[in-house]
Amino acid sequence: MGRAKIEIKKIENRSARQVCFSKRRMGLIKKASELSILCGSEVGIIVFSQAGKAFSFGHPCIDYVIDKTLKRPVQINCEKIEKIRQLEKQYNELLQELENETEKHTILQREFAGGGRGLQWWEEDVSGMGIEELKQHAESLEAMYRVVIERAKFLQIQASLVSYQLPSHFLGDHNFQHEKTHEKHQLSLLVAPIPDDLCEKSKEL
Amino acid sequence: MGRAKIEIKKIENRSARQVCFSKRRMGLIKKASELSILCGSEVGIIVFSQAGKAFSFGHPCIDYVIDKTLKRPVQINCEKIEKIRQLEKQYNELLQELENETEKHTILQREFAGGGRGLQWWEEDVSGMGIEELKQHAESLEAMYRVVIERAKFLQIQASLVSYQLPSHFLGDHNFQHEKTHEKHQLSLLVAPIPDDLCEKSKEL
DNA sequence: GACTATTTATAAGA
DNA sequence: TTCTTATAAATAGTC
Repeated sequence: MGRAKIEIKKIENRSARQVCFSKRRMGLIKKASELSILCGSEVGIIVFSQAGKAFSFGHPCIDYVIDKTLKRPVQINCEKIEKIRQLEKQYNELLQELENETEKHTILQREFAGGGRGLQWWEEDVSGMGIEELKQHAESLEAMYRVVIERAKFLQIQASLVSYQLPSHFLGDHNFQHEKTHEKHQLSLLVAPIPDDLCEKSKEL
Repeated sequence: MGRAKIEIKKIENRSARQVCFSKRRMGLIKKASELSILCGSEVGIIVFSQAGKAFSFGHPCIDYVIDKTLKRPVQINCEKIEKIRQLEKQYNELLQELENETEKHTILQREFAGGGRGLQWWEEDVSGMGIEELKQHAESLEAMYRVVIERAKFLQIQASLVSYQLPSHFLGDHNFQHEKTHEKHQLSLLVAPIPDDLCEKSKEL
């Protein structure tokens, strides 16, 4: 929302970051305020600036919300399990998607036709492909990529169920997943590092 | 932001409220996530649905943010005093604005001209005014209205400084002020109830 | 859960 | 900082 679209990554310029912080902090609190009024729900927000200054918003007040959160019965297992179920579902959906992609994939047909072990389709040499073929190939690779990521998340969280030790009374916590709906044909994704939200999951759960 | 502009007040229809809650909760958490990434700041959000279900977001995680908040050195007085100073400043600015309005006000001149006690300008009979005059009158009244509200806030908070007893470790808390920039010529404001944000202040401080 | 017409938030620039 | 403005993003109403 602005003159130009920006990437969601840390703003390196110090003063630009400060300006953005002020504006967005205000925007965030406005949104929270609206949510609490429109829906009659209790909301608490705490923001620390990089300088360590704290800002908060609460409805009916931040004290109340934190108190209520702290006193909340711990339901780690139920909620964690629910989360796992969701991820599992997501994983299966992606798997289905991958299968669809692969089915459409001309390389796959080639492999069937060639007989013997041969190369897996993703090992195929791309130098001989036409533009449409490359596009299809990229699409299939990306679908596989997403499946792998999703599987990694799933395994990570499943493992955390067993070894969970942090005093987390605060459940339902979820870092927002960016790029939920990224374009299908975005080739750059194939060489991207592991997404932030995945890294965060590992610290968080 | 939608097909129609909506007033920020509780949605009475139950299911509409539920839908709005889901959408806006998601939006809020997305915003929080972006803020934390763009500005590298620590952010925590907790939302309770009316059904009592808790949702949260945290960067690096909600536990951390709450912990940090709880451990924060209490600076009630400093921050409260700072808040008062801000309100005082705001009050003085509004007072100045009122004076400007009043100065421009033709009724005032009329009073000076008439001599004796007479009516205060705001007690003036409006039945004889032309449209422009009414507009000016309304504007002045509104300016006065805002000054009064601001003054009330100020007094309320000042009083709370003395009698403050809640275990509030969480300072910097401020409920967002709606209508910060409401239109100057909005006559309906003159008969509006005390704004929500003022009501909330009284519970909060 | 999707779809879009609109409103709202905000990135840049002054 | 604070204002302005072009543009991106959120979302209210709707199916």
